[in-house]
Formats: sequence, C-alpha cells, structure tokens
Amino acid sequence: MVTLSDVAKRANVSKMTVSRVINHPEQVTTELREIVVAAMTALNYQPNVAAKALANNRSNMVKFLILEDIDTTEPYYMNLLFGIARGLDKAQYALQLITDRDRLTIGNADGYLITGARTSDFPWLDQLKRPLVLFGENRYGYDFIDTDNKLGTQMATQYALAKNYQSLIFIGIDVKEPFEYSREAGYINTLQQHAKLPRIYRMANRSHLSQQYITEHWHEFAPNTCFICASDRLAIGVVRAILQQGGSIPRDYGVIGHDGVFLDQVSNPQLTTVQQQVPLLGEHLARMLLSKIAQSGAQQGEVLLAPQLVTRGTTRD
Amino acid sequence: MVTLSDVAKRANVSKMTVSRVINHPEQVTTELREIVVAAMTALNYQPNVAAKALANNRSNMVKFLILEDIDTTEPYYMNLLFGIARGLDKAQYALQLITDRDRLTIGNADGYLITGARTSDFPWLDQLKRPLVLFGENRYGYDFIDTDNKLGTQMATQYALAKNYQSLIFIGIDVKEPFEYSREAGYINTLQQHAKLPRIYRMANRSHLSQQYITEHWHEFAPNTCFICASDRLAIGVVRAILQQGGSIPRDYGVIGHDGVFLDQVSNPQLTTVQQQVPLLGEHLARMLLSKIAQSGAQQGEVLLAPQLVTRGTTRD
DNA sequence: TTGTATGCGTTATCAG
DNA sequence: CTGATAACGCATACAA
Repeated sequence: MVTLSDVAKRANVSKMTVSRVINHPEQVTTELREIVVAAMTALNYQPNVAAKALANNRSNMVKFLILEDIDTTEPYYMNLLFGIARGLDKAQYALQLITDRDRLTIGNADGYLITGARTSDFPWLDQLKRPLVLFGENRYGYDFIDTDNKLGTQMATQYALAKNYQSLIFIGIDVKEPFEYSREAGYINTLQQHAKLPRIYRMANRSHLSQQYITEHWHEFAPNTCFICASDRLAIGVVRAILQQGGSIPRDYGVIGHDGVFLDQVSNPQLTTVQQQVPLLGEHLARMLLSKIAQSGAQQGEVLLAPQLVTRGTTRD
Repeated sequence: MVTLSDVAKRANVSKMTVSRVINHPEQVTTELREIVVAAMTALNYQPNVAAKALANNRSNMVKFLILEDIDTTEPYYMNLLFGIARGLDKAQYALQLITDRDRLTIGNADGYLITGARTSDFPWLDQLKRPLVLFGENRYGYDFIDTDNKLGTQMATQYALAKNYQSLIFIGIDVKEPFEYSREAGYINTLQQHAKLPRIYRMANRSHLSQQYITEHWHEFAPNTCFICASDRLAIGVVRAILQQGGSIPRDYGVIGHDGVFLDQVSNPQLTTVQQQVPLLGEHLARMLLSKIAQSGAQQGEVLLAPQLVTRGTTRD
C-alpha cells in the first residue's frame, strides 16, 4: 500500500506537505505542489480512508434510512439509490441502508439521509446527534431536497391549457402531506391566473379507485376535459375509465400523470407525465449531506429540482 | 464519544482487557469479562469503526458492482440490496454501489460483491487484489451464490406432472449463460426420470416474443399442456397467447414462470412461479464476502439457495 | 491471565 | 511556506 510517506519520500518533502497538497493546496508553493502531484500520480497514491476518518473524527459512512414501506413494484428507490451512490462515491463515502429506525443510531455514521419521514417522526429526529437531510418536502425547517411538486403541476396545467382543453380537473391523493398540497397548489394557482375555477377530487393512490370514480361520474365530464393527476397510478385508472366509456384520448380527453418513473411507460397509450429526475435528486441529496457534514452541521436549506414534462400519447400533439 | 479507555477506567482494567473481551473473550476470566461487559453497556460503548479499520488494515467498506444493465422496471436489485445491507449491517460494514467497472479499484474496499459478470469479465476479475464473491452461477471456480436454478425447474416440472399435465414444454431464454443451462437441465432431468421427451424452444427474454411464438405455433399445442418457462416475462407472454387463442387456463393449459419477483403478481391470472428468495440471497452474499475477508481470502465455494414454488392461478389446484 | 509499549496512516498544532 | 511532533482509537507483540 502506498502511503503519504512513500509519496513524501519520492517528492523529497515531508508527509505534511503532501497532506497539504491534498487538503490545503493553497498553502503550498506551485512548484512543490506540482512535484508532489507528480509523485502521487506516479505511485498511484490512494488515501487511506480509515486513517483519514480516524484523524478527522469521522467514519466516512452515512446511513440511509427508508421509513416508508417500499412499494417494491416501483424502481423509484433504486434510481434514488444510484443517484445517492454517485454522490457519495466522489468523496469516498460509503452507505449503510437501514429500514429499521432503531438501528439508525447503532454504530458510527457521519450523518443521515432519511426518506419517508412523516410529521410524527420529527420528535425523534430531533434527538439525533449527527447532521441529517430529508428526502421529501417538510415544513418544519429540516433541510430537504425534493422535486418541485408545485412547479410540476403548474407545468402540467399550463400545458393542458395550451392544448386547448377547456375543463381542467385535478385528481389528487387524499393524504395530508406537503407533496400533495404543493401539487394541488400548482394546479390551483395556474387556474386562478387564467380565471378558471379548480375542481379537485381526492382518493387513495390506487388506479382502480380513480377508474371507479371516473366511471361513476362519467356524465359530469364533458369532452374537452383534461385530468391533471397527482400520480401515474391515478392517471392510469383515469385512462382506463375513459377508454372503457368510449371516450377519445387525446382528442376529447387529456390525462397527465405525475412521477414518471415506471407506470407511465407500460400504460397504453403512453402517459404524458410530470417526470421527476430521481437519480439527480439522489445525487444532490448525498451532496447536501456531505457539505453539511463538512460544515459541521450548518443549515443547508431547501432544494427543489425542476421536473420535466414528458409529453406522450395521452395529451394532444 | 465513549472509547475503550473510558470503559477500561470504569471497569478498573487496562484497555487491552476491554479489547480482548470484544475480540478474544476466551482469553479473559469470566469475572473480569462480566465487569467489562457491564461497563460497556452502562456507557453504551460503540467501537470506533475507523480506528478498528485502521488498526486492522481494513476499511470496513465493500463495493457492490452491478455489471449488467439494470432493467429498472424490476425490483430484483432493490430486494437484493436490502438483503446485502442486512448482511453488512451486523458487522458494521458499509457499501459502495458501483456501476462503472473502472471505478471499482478507486478508493479502498475490503472486498467486492459482483453481479452480472459474464465470461468475458473473468480476465480482469483475476487482476483484482481483494476478495470477491459473485452473485450468479459461474463455472470457473469463483465463489458465488445463486438460487438453485436446476432445483427450481425440477420442482416446477414435478409439480406439472403431479397435476397431470401430459405434455410439458420448456420456453427458454436463448443466452449461453449457466443459469439458463441449469434451468433447462432441471427440466430435462425430471422428464427423463419419467421417460418423457423434452421439447425446448428458446427466444430472447421478451413477453411479446413468447406470445408471438405460442400464437404462431398454436396448432402444435394440444390441450393438457404445461409450459415451464425460464422467466416470468416469457410466462406472461405465453399466458396472453393462450387466452387470446381461447385456451383455458389452468384447465387445459398450465403455465409456470421463474423468478417470482414482480411480474408474477400483476399478471392476470396470477402466475404460478419458481420464486427466488432474493433478500436472503443478498444476505448470504454479504456474509460470504465478510467471512472470506475474515479468512484472508479463503475459498468459500458455491452456495445454492433453494427457491420456492408458489402455486397460483396458472396451474391446476 | 493481564498490562505496557508501539504502530496503523492521516491531520492539526506549533516551531522554524 | 515547510517540517517535526503528537494525537485520533484500537489491536498486536511482548513482558510481567
């Protein structure tokens, strides 16, 4: 194993100089720095993570806690994980995946990544002694990253208006969670700007429920209607109901989903949807935590990443 | 932070004794051991992973390299990861997720978990200087863990025979990989034991291909036939074709899939399938690598985990 | 069986 | 700007 000392010898300097070239390059003259860098590459020097961690009073590990029940039929978390992994990789950080909150504080970690935290979780989150960053909106001041839910439905609503659908209806999820409020807000605000009245229906996030709902209230939905849905699941149920009733998609009825992770691709016709940039979210999430650790716990604020509206077969060309 | 010394002080021993209680308890008298253990629990002592790693010349990190293209519509890897995480967690090991093989040797790791390795990968695997364990069969002597593919199709074939399907046809994947050979072997062997002739058709692992194949050759498949498929994807295509042709499932036609991870549940009727114990596989995979590391690279051999035949709607009661 | 001294590779402190 | 020294927490070798 090549160590600092090896590099130091080859460059005819002390190991402190080598260490400085790595951590505080500005404190070293350009000449020396170049010599040292040359020596490092020549020897293919790879810093020892454990030693670095020990000296810095760190572990170079973070824990990723998944609190919600994972619906394993969706690759959402896999994509998120890949993003997180990419973000951690660059800093030679490693990950511990946890699903049991009791195991979160066992062992060492420099910080925590947490997803699926609900309001009831916040009290014990406050007990944690290491920096944490949440995945998913919250309104209690915890640092978080999320997709910009409000912007997403704004984009969807504006798009539906641009395609000349007259009546815009929101099919929401009946949970009291920030992401749902934000998605509804984006819809409502956009309608208000165009002097239209919002119509919102809420139900559990199951495609057969939205299908049933649309079927039962079919007479209320005249042609030239676009359904803005809070999830792809709901959207798929809406599509099924419309087709069943003999409605024409996208000519008379438009449907726009939300999430764009998987379901949108297998449906027929393929769903127009507000697509989250999940791997990117993961990468930013990891980076946020790393910089919070580096800044000894300093507030990182809220980060919202713009989603992308993917236009496919369920809205007009 | 509570250290060895803190525990030592409280127990009125040297820190070496504490260290021994942890790593070589048999070298310490029962009395002292109990005192020390009491002190550890009283102080909630958590060993410092970085220090331990440094002293042991380890990093307490392993890399998980995913070589194949992940079909992100299947939760297979998520389940595997959860299992791996569980296996690592107990030893306070952390994980680095890698998809780019060039990054495998960057940074420190005590060993490698590798999935999706093909024959062409083995040359460079030999270059690696750390222990590795593969996920997935290979016939070149690398340690691996996998589901028992041969046993799986044996179980499926025997079950089909027990349900009195007369004609048993294997729908395979046309790849030259050990898992496919094993699955075919389980089918062939069982048929031979019952003095029946195997009929195998192979195609790429796409449901529309198996659907097309069955449709085009429908006249060849008399009632009382069971299709043993090498994947759930293929099985679903077969189911669709049979229903389209007006065949009765499970009365006249049986279908058995393989993998049982996701697709089997969303199909209609629900698929009888050979289900892999994916999280368990992951856990064992991690443990294999950890013990290989502990035994400084000693051969661990091949581990095959028995799958479970899940009987549902596509075979007779 | 238990304790002492030493080293693992890196970084911060302080001296030059 | 650079170098010597001590310290991080733990484990091995050796001594008692």
